Order: sequence, then C-alpha cells, then structure tokens
Amino acid sequence: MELQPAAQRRQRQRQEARRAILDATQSLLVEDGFDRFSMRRLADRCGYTAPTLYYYFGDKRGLLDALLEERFATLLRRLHRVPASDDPVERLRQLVLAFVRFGLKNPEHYRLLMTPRVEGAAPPPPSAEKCTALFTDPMQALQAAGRLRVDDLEAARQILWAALHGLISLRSGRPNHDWVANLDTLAVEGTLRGLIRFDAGNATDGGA
Amino acid sequence: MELQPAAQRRQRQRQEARRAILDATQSLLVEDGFDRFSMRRLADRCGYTAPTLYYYFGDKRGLLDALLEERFATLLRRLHRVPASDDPVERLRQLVLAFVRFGLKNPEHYRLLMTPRVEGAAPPPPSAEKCTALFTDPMQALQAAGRLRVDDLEAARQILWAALHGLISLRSGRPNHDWVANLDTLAVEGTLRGLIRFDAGNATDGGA
DNA sequence: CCGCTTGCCTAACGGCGTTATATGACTTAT
DNA sequence: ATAAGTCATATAACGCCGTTAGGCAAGCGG
Repeated sequence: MELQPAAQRRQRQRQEARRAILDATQSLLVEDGFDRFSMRRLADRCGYTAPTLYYYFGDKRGLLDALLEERFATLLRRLHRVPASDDPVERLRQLVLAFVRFGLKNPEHYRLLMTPRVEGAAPPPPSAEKCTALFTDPMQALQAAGRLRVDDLEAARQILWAALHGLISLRSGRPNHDWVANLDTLAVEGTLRGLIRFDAGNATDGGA
Repeated sequence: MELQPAAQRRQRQRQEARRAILDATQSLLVEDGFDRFSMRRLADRCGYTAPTLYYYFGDKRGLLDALLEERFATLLRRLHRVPASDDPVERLRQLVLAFVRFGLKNPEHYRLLMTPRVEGAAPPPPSAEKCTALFTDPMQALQAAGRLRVDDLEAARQILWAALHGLISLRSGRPNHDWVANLDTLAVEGTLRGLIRFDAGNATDGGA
C-alpha cells in the first residue's frame, strides 16, 4: 500500500533517528568498551534523552542487538565471499579464520553476542546465527568423507565452537597480554588437526 | 611475638566474621549466580550491613577474590594429587581434565577468575596462577621430546589455554544448551591431538 | 577513670536501567 | 478552520547498584 507523503517523511525521520542512535552506540561502544557503556552516557552523546532510546529500541539489549545484527550482517556477507574450495578442509579453514579475525577485530560485539540472554528474552540476531550455520556445510562434507575424528557431527561442531570461542574471548578479554604472533593461525590449525584426519588413507568414502 | 589474650580473641572473632561473610558469599553466588550477586543482597543475607563488608574486604572485587583464592586452593591440592605418570601426555591429560571439570562444576568462580581486572587493581589470587603453572612441566617434557607440533612452548601454552577456556566458558555460559555427552573428554582429546604429535616416530629426542 | 582502637551502624552520593507522565508539534477529520 | 488524535520528545521519578562519610558504643591499655 502507498504511504501518504507525510507518513513517508515521518518514517524517514524515524529511520534517521534510529540511524543516529545506532551510530552513537557503535562509537561509544568501541571507544569506551562494553563495561562503560550505559544508556545514559549514550543519551548524553547522541543528543536524545534516555527515554527516547527506549521509545525506539525497547531496552538496552534491544538496542545493542540492533547494532549486533548490522555488524554480523556484514560478517555474513564477507563469509559468503569466501571461495568454495574443492577441499572442505580448506574451505572450513578459511571460514573459521575469517570468523576469528572478525571476532578479534570487534571484541565488544563478539562479547555482546556471547553474553547469555535472560531466560525468555529476544533471540540472538539472525545474521549471527547464519554465520555459524555456514560452518555446517564443510563439516558435513568432512563427515561424509569419513574424515572427522569424532563420528558425531554435532559433537564436532561443539568442539569447534568451543575452540573458536576460547580463542576469541580469551584474547579480546586480555588485550594487554603479550600473545604469541600468529596465535590465531596456529590455534585454528591445531583445532582442525585435532578434529580432522589428515592421514593419506582416507577411510571408506562410502556415501555421496 | 606473643599476642595478649584479648588481642587473640579479637583476632579470632575477626576471622569468624570473615568466615561467615565468605560462606554467605559462596552460597549467594551459587544460588543466584554471578549476575544477580550484589553487596547489598549479601549484606541482607549474612546479617551485616554493606559497609561492614567493605570494612573487612575492601571492595567487591577483594571479597570475591578472597573466595576465589580459597576455591582455587582446593583445586590446587587436587591437581597436586594427580599421579605423576611416565607419559607426559597422560599427565597433561589428567591435569587438563581435572581443571576443566573443576571449571564446569564451579562456573561462577571460573567466570570470576576470568573477568578481566581493571588496569592497576589487585592481581588474581595466587592459587589460581599456580594451577595453570602446573601445566608447564609436562608441556616442557613434551617439547624436550620434540612432540609439540608448535615449536614455541609459549605458543603451545596459549593454544591450550584458549581451548580450555573456550570449553569451560562456553558450556557454563549456556547451561541449557544440550551439549553432547562427554564433550569435555572429546574436546580435550582433540585439543591434545592438535597440539601433540602421536606418530610412532618421535622426532629427534635430543635434549634431556 | 580516660582516651583510643575496633567493629559496626545509618545516611548519603552518584550512577545505573527503566517507567510514568506531560507537552508540544504535526496530521487528520469534520 | 478548528477539534481530535498521534507521535516524538522531555522531565521526574523508582528501585537498584558499588561505595564512602561520619557517628557511636563497647572494650582495652594507660
């Protein structure tokens, strides 16, 4: 249905306000860190008062989730551009590396994604879910080729998830620790090696 | 130097007060979780008022660190009882498994240990440090035997650290997720396999 | 008996997330 | 043209939080 010009204008202004608030949220978040971020400080920065933030985004979590969704949508686009190699290991490695590097470059967003949600609250933003879902494909290929050291695909997924989460959260929680150079590459390599068989003799490649 | 009987009694009462507060802290922490823990709620529970807690422990962090120290001291004792196997892999495996299980059974304490400290604040409780230090020995043995896939010992340490941290923090942050059975065993096995060479042909076991 | 330390209290400060309520501008309907 | 209504914003407040200031009584050392 067509909108009256007045309604269009109102809607556009609404979007502009949301945009301004989200931009201020982003900058406040990266400048001061998640712990020092507060609705009131955000209000001070973006020129609106606190209740206006609630008018637009419901609550703090909703506001941050909106930001999160945008951020992970860009990661999702980036992951989609990872070339589809013949070797599922290579593809998985590239996806995983991209994910880790994104997490390390956006520590506050990653932390935000991972802070557990209260019982019956909103679900995590869809883009983030889709990002992790991208790993499933190459892992299924590996399982089909009998190259997973753990038979259960879900187990393998969880092991990988834990390893990546550890790498990202540990490093970004302690930015001042002197981490060894290329830790992410090394750790990802180790994780894959622990998860996948690299023997010459690939087990019975029965299916597919 | 000898204490006068009066001074002794005072000191004993002081210890009793600290004990009572720490016990209440422990129970409040495990019952309500880290996020819902507050000094005021603790004060309500333990019968003292909030300022008294500050009189005894300085600040919230100090109070929780005192609890943490006790908790990790018991873990440290447990780790010391892990038998010193001939096989450094086996020993490392046992240490790591004990650590992971402890972390999973005490998620609030583990989280507390890992929440980063503000810039110039108190150091983490010494027992916790000593726990992680115990891993160094078998890893050095492995390095000496040329069985580390990563030459740099520090790199290997960090990789291991990240993997364990991921396993513990991810699982305890999402207790309702349906984690695969034996995930900890599987993940630890995978991690070790990624870190250590299991070939028959052990590389040049030159040194020591 | 006096003064000092110790253990504890009440009251308060400033900040937080959030909500109740008011107000003015702008849109729509008569 | 005006009345009614909606929308975007504001001010004030509530009930938490960590923490600090200041006071007060009990016991101890002189």
